[in-house]
Amino acid sequence: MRDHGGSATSVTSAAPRCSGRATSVPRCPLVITLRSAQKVTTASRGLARWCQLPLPSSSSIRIDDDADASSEGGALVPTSRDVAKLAGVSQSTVSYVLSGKRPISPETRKRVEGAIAQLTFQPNAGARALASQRTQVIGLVAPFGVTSDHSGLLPFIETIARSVRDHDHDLLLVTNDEGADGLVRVAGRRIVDALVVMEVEARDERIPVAAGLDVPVILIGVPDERAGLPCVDLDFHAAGALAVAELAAVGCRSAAVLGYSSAEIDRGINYVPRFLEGVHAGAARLGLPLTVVSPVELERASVDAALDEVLSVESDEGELPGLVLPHTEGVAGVLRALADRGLVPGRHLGVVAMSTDAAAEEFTTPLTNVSLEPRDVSRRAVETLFRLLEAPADAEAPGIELVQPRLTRRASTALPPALAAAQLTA
Amino acid sequence: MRDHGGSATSVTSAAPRCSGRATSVPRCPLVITLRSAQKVTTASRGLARWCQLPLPSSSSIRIDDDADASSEGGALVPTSRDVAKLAGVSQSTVSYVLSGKRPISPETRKRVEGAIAQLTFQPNAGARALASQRTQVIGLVAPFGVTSDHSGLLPFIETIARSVRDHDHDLLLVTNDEGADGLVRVAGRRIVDALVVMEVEARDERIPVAAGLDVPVILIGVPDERAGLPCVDLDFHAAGALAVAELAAVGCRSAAVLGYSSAEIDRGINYVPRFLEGVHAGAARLGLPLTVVSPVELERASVDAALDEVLSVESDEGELPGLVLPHTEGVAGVLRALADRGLVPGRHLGVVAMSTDAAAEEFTTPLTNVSLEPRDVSRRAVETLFRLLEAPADAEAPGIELVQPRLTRRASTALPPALAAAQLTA
DNA sequence: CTGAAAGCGCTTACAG
DNA sequence: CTGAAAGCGCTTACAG
Repeated sequence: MRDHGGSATSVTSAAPRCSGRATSVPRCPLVITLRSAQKVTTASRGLARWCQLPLPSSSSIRIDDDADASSEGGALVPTSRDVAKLAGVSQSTVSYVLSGKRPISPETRKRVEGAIAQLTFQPNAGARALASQRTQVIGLVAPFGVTSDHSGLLPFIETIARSVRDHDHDLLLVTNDEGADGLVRVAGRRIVDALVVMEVEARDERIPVAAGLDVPVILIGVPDERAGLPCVDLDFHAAGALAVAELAAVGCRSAAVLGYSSAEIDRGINYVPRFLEGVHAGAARLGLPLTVVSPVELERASVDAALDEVLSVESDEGELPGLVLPHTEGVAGVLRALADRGLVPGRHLGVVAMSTDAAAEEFTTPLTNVSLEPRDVSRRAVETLFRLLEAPADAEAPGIELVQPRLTRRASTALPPALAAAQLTA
Repeated sequence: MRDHGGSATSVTSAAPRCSGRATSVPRCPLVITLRSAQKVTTASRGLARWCQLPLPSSSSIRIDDDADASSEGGALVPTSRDVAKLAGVSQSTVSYVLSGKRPISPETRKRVEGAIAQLTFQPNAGARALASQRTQVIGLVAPFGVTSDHSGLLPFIETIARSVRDHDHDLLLVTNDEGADGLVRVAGRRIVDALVVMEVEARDERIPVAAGLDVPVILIGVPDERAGLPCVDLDFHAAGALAVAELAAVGCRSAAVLGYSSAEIDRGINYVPRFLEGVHAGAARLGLPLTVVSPVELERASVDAALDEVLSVESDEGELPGLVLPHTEGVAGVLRALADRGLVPGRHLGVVAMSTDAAAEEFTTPLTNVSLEPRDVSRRAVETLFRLLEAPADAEAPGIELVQPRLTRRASTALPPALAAAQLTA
C-alpha cells in the first residue's frame, strides 16, 4: 500500500480487506491515525482540511468512513474477486451475472447483485477490454478546424454520442488534426472498437487507410471511392431536386443557385456536385430555366456580385428567379443583400435554403428549407455501425445509405396571390 | 486460433509466429489453403472476393501477405512479446523503450525500434491501462440538449480535445443525459483518468458527486459550492464592468442591460448574477444610471417589450441609453428589433454584446463585443487538470481561475462626432 | 544498462 | 446451473 505522502499518517483498513490496489485513501472502512504532531506534513494537512476537521496538535483522530462514502483522493477499489468472495461464488459467476451470457439461478443472482451493491463494485474497463477484446468505445473522427464555422457539426456529435450510449458504448473524439494517423492510432492500439468518420471528402486520404483497419468503419458522406466502406449521408441529389421543385410549385418561372464557397468546393466535399446535379436534373424535368453561380464566397462583395448577376436575368414579365441557397453558412449574407435591395423573400421572389429547421425559422422572413437531417444521418450511421460490429465476418457488407431530405414550406415561398393564383389555375 | 467460418479454409501462419489472438485473417506472412471445392462456404467466398482472387474450384491458392499489408477483416496483432523476440531483448526492455522510464543503450533502442517498425507494433491500450492504472483518456461532460442552441459549445469541445491530445491523452465525450451517474460510471469503471465538467450550474447536483470521485475533476464555471473542486471560467464580473465602461467611454450617459432568458436564469447558471454584479459595480463606479431588464426571452414580443421599456427612459437631452447585451443567443433578435425601429447601433445608440469575435463581425453593423474566450478557458482548464493529474497527492489544490475578458471596439460603439467630441473634451 | 516474473482485473473455454 | 484456471498484453518492482 502506498504511503500517504507523509510518514505521520498511517492507514489501516478494516475487514473486509479489499484486494484492489490502493491509490491513496482506501474506500473500505478505515481508521486514520495521526501519530506525531511534529511530523504533520502537507499531505495530512490537506487531508484534515478535506475532512473539515481541525488539525490536532498532539492527539490522534479517528475517521470512520463507510464503504460507499465518497472521499476524494483515491480509493481501494473493489474487484469482481471481492464481490465473488462476499457472495460466496466464483469470480466467473460474477462475470456471468454481469454479462448475462449464461443462465444464473435466481438465488445466486440475488447474492451477487447484493454484493455488487454493497461494495459499489464497478467492473474495470481496461481489464474487461483486455480479456474480451472489446473496448466498448466508438471513435468519432470530427472535422474540427477544417472550416471556420461548425455550428452544423454539433447535432452530429450530439446524436452520435447519444446513439452510441444507447448501445452501451462510449464515444471517443478524434480530432482531424491527426489525419489518417489518428485512425491508425485509435484502431491499432485498440482504443476503440469501431470508427465513424465524418465529412469525408471526394478523394479523402483517410479512406484507403480506414479500409485497411481491422475495425469496422462507417463514413458520413460519400467519397468518390469508398473502398468497400459503408456510407451514410443525406440524399443531396434529391435535396437539389426538391428545392427547384418547390420553386416551380409556387410559380417561379426560373431558378438560380447561389453556390458554395470556394473553400468548400476546394475541399472536394462530395455533396457539392451531388446537390448541383440534383438541381439540374430537377430543373430539366420541370423545364425550368436555371442559372448557377458558383463559387459564391461569404464576403459581401462576392454575394452582391452573384446576386446582381442572377437578378439581371429576369424573365420577359419582369419576374425574378426563385433562389436556391445550398450553402448553409452563406444564407444569412444573401438575405441581408436581398434586404439591402428592398427584396423580400416570398413577396418579390421565392427562396429555398439548405439549413436546419431551427435556423430557417430564425430569419425575419422564415425560410422554406430543405433540412440537412443531421440527426437522422447520425442515427443511421450508428445503427449500421453496430450491425457491422455484431455481424459475423461473412455478413453482407452494407453499401451507401441515403437519408431522404425533407422540405418545409415557410414564408419565403409563400408567393403573392397573383403568382399563387396563376399556379392554382395552371 | 479461431476458425474462419468454414471448415474448408485452413490458415497456417509462417514464422515468426505471432502470439496475438487471431480475429480473422492473420497479418503475419501466411498461407491460405482451400482444401475442398465442395465445402466452399460464404466465409471463404467472402475472403476470396476480398483478395481479388477468383475462387478456385479444386486447387489450393497461396497468398503471401507481408507484415504491414493492410487487409481488412481482422489481423493477428503483434504484441510487445513479438517485438521483444524479434529484437532479442526482454519484454520489459520494449516497454522501457516505449515509455522512456529508464535508460536504454543506443544499440538496444535501435534494435527494438526496428522491430516495432517491422511489425508495425502498437501497444494495446487496455493492457496498458490495466497494468499502469492509467487509461490516458480524459472525460468531457458536455451539456448537450440542456439548451436549444449550442453553437457556443463547439469551441470548448474542440479546444479541449486538442489540448488533451497535446498531453498524449484522448477525449471521451460524456453526454449530460446521464447526469451525475455518468461521472460515477466513467470514473468508477476507470474509463477515464480525469474529468472536465462543463457549464456547471450554481447548485449543481453533479458537484458533490464529482468531489467524491477518486479521479481529478475540473469545473468550467463556478458553482455556489465548489466542494474543493478547481474551477476555471471567464471573469464575468470583469466582463460586465468592461461593457459599461466602454459605453461610458464613448459618451453614453446611461446604460441598459437586456438580460438573459428565463430558461438560462432558471438553470441557475452562475455567470448570470456574476455578470450583472459586474455591470452594477461598473455603472456605480462611473456614476452611470443603469436599467436592467431581465428576463428577456428570445421571442420577438419579449424583446420588443424590453426594448420599449428601455428606450422610453431616454435622458433629458433625448439621448438613448447604451445597450449591454449579455445573452449571446439573444443578440441577433435585439439587433433586428432595433432595425425595425430605425435605430442603428453606433449612430443612434451604443451597443456592447457578449459574443465571440466571429459572431460580432457577422452583423450588419459590426458589434463591439466582450469575448467569451472559450479557447482560453478550455486551455486553462486542461492545463490545470494535467497539473492535478501529475501532482503528488499532497500538492496544493488549485482554486478558482478566472480568465480576463477582452473587449474589441467596433462600429456599434463608434458614436457620432458630437458625442465623441463631447467625450474628448470631457 | 537489462531480464525474469508477478500482477493488473477481467472473460471464457473447459469441465462437471 | 456453477467453478477452477488460463490467458488477455501490458508495466513495474526486484534483482543483477
